[in-house]
Amino acid sequence: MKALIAMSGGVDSSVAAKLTLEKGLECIGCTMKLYHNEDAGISPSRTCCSADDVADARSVALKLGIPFYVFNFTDDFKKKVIQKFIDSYRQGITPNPCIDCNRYMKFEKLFERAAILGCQYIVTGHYARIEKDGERYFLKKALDPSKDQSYVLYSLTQKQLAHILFPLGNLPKTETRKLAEQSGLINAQKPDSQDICFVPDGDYARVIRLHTKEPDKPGFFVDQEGKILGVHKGIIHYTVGQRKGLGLSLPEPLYVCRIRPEENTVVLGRPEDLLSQQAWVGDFNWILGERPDTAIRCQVKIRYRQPEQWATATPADDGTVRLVFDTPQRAVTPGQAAVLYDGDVVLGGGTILKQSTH
RNA sequence: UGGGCUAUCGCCAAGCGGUAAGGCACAGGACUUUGACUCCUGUAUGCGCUGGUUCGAAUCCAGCUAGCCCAG
Repeated sequence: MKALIAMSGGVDSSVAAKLTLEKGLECIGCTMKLYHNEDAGISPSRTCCSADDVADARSVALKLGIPFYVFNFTDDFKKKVIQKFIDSYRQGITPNPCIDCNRYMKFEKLFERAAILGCQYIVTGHYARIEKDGERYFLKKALDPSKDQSYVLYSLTQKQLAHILFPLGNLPKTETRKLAEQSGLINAQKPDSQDICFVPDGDYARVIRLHTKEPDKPGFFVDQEGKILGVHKGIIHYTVGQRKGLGLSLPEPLYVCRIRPEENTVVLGRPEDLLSQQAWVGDFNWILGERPDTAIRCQVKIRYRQPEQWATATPADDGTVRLVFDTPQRAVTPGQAAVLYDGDVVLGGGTILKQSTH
C-alpha cells in the first residue's frame, strides 16, 4: 500500500509522515507549492516562509528516507483560492481560504497526483479522525479538542474519506512534538502556523489590492437607522463582528453588523444588534452522502475556534440548510462555514449565505 | 461692538486648591492553520496663552487669544 503524505514543512505533517511509515505503508512525501512570492506581495528574491518550509519538508523526508516531490499548484491555487478570496471580500462576505485550500488543493488536486503515483492514500497532519462503520465513513473530531480541525474538513466526501489517513487524530499536540523531538526532526519546535499563508504580514487588504490593481473605495459607516457615522476605507477592510480598526471614536465601541456592497456602506451597531436567531447555509455537503428528510437537532460551529451551539437544521429542496439556533448567535458571518455535529461526528457543513435576527 | 458661556490626550469626558479618572481611537502582545471577537499592556511632567494669589492651582484672580450663544 502506498501513501502520499502532504508535508507542509511543519511539525504536524512531519510526524504524520513518520507515523504512516511506521505503520508499514510505502510513503511518498510531497509539498504543494501554492503561490509565488509576487502573489503575496513579497520580494521574489526573498526566501520567505514558503521556500524555507519546502526545505524543512524535504529535510524531514530525507531523514525518514522517503521520496519527496514538490507539486506546482500555483495556477489552481490562484484560481480556486486566492481569486475566490478576493471576490468574496469585494462582495462584502468573509471567506475562509483554508477551507477552500483543503477542498480544492489537498483533497482534489493532490488526489489526482496520488492516483498518478499509484497511492491509495492521502495523508495529512490534520487533527481529526475517520472511522469506518460498515460501508460508511465518519469524520470525527480529534481526540484533543483544543486542536480539533474537523471544522475545516466538512467538504470531504465518502469517496475521499475512504482514501484519507489522519494519523494525528488521536494525539495531543504535546505528544506530536514529543514524537518529532524523539525522531530528531528539524521542525520539532517550529511554531504552529497561523494567518493566511499567502498573506504573510496579515494585511490581506494589501494582497487584494495587489491583485485587483484597484484603489480602495471609501464609503459611509451608517448606524442601524441609516444615519452616517463616518467614512470607511472600503468594504474589503471589514467583516461582520469587527470592532477594531474602524477609526471612529464614539462614546461606546461599535461593531460591524452588516456590509452592503450595493451601497458601499458598512452598517454599525451595538453588541445586541449582532445577534441572529437564524442562518441559511448553502453549498452544503452531507458527509454521509445523503440529505436528511426532516429537520434534525445538532450542534453547529459557525466559525473556527468557537464552541458548537445547539440548533435545529432544516434541509431544503434547493440544497440549502436553514439553521435555527437555540440561543441567538453573535456575528453570524456570511462566507464563513457552518459545520454541523452530532457529538464528535461531523454531519456536514456549508457556507453561510445570510442571517436573520429573528 | 455690548452681555453671557466654554476652553483638560486624536475624539468624548471626569476633576471644583493638594499633586491629571474613564470611555472611544491608536500601538504592542497573548490567543489562532481564515477573517473577526476576547484578553493583557502602553499612551497628557501637563490641563488655550501670560502673569498673579498660595506651602501647594487644571482647579482662585487679572489680562490676552479662540470658539459658541444671545443682543445687534
